[in-house]
Amino acid sequence: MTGTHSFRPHHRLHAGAEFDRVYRQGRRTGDNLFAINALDNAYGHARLGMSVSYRSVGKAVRRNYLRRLIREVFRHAQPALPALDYVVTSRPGAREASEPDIVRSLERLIAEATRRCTAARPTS
RNA sequence: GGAGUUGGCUAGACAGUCGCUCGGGUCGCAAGACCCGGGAGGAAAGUCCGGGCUCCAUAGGGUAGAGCGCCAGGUAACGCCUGGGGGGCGAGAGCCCACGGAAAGUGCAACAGAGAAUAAACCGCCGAAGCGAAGACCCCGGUCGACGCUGGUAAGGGUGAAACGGUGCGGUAAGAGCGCACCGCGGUCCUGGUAACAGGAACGGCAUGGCAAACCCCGCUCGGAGCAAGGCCAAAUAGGGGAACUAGUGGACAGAUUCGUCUGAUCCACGCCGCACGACCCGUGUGUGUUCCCGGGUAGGCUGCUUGAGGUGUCCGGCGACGGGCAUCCCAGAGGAAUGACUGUCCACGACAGAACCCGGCUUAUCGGCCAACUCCCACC
Repeated sequence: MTGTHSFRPHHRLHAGAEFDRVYRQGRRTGDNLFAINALDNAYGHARLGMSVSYRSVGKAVRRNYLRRLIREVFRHAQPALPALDYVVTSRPGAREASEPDIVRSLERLIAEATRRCTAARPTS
């Protein structure tokens, strides 16, 4: 069976066009560590995209570390999430932040983004 | 034991749970599941050199430009490495050096200083020579002559990063390679060394100050771009080429021409037709050949992509860098980008830091730990 906490390629965003779609049409949430854009998708499960830039957080080791942390938080939250595309973008605050702060921030932002998207759905 | 030098190794460990990725296997139509194995670095970094590999260019030669620069080796190659020479630093082990040419030419040297490259008299030293001269002496027209001037002088002081060989003796008015000895320097010869170079001999009285990371000269090397290289497959939309079929009228234009015309979906107007304005008519707007084939090519996908100047062990050659033989191993290959997260235990409480086509170097960053060789000091036998 597929592990409920797995994170396979189909749980990620791959193409540039998918990212653009979320940036343009998605709802945006954020604090000084990260920003999350979220948008409905048609896949029946949540997907994750990450944009962790050199400009915002610095060197490669730090960027890899943040990506892994984001992915872990998403992976653990994933079974409870609706079918949305989430794109997490790093902000300069993440450069120096501690691990507990980062995890707390991400959990809060994912919940917030989910709430906003769900609430915004047309009540047809 | 302490202080130090050089070279090398290492870069938290173990267990469990949840995940990611590649390879192999089993099952499955498939999606996938399970099992086994692999999964960042010594710098993966900076992108500073050198190669491989691709594509483009290329007869040969020259110029420009760039780089390199003691000698000999090593290497695919190098600006790297090894050994050697020379110079400098250190008590020593050792460390450091862009270390070719300054009698080819041009140029530069702040401040200080008299003078900075056809040397130069500020203080000083001299008073031999020439001129002047207070004065002294005496045999009364001679001798001496402080001092001054013309001058001589590179010993000494002082300035400077650097002052036109150094030390000593002789010499001299004082001095000076003016002479001599030793040292340095120069070309010549001899000896050793593959060479850089070293040692020696007689000769030369000293010529050639420094800067070439100033221009420059000499010698050697160098085609350009880079995996977003390059190769393959290939939607949708627009556009290109061709064929068949269909279609009215007039004009323009183009081509052909026997100058009568003929041909043409090249363009324009009208018409026809489709669509929109809720339907129909008018009207308005807008669109327009149809089908098939071919080639280029975008998104996207595949490939290049990891077996290599490869690792380990051992033997042989070499002072060494390194080379050769044999055996053995396969040891990351992602792609909006894997190599992670959590829990527990332990300790010396963990630095710098993340592969992106691949190698060889250099440079820079780095908490520590370990090993070996060597040097100096102290203590003991």
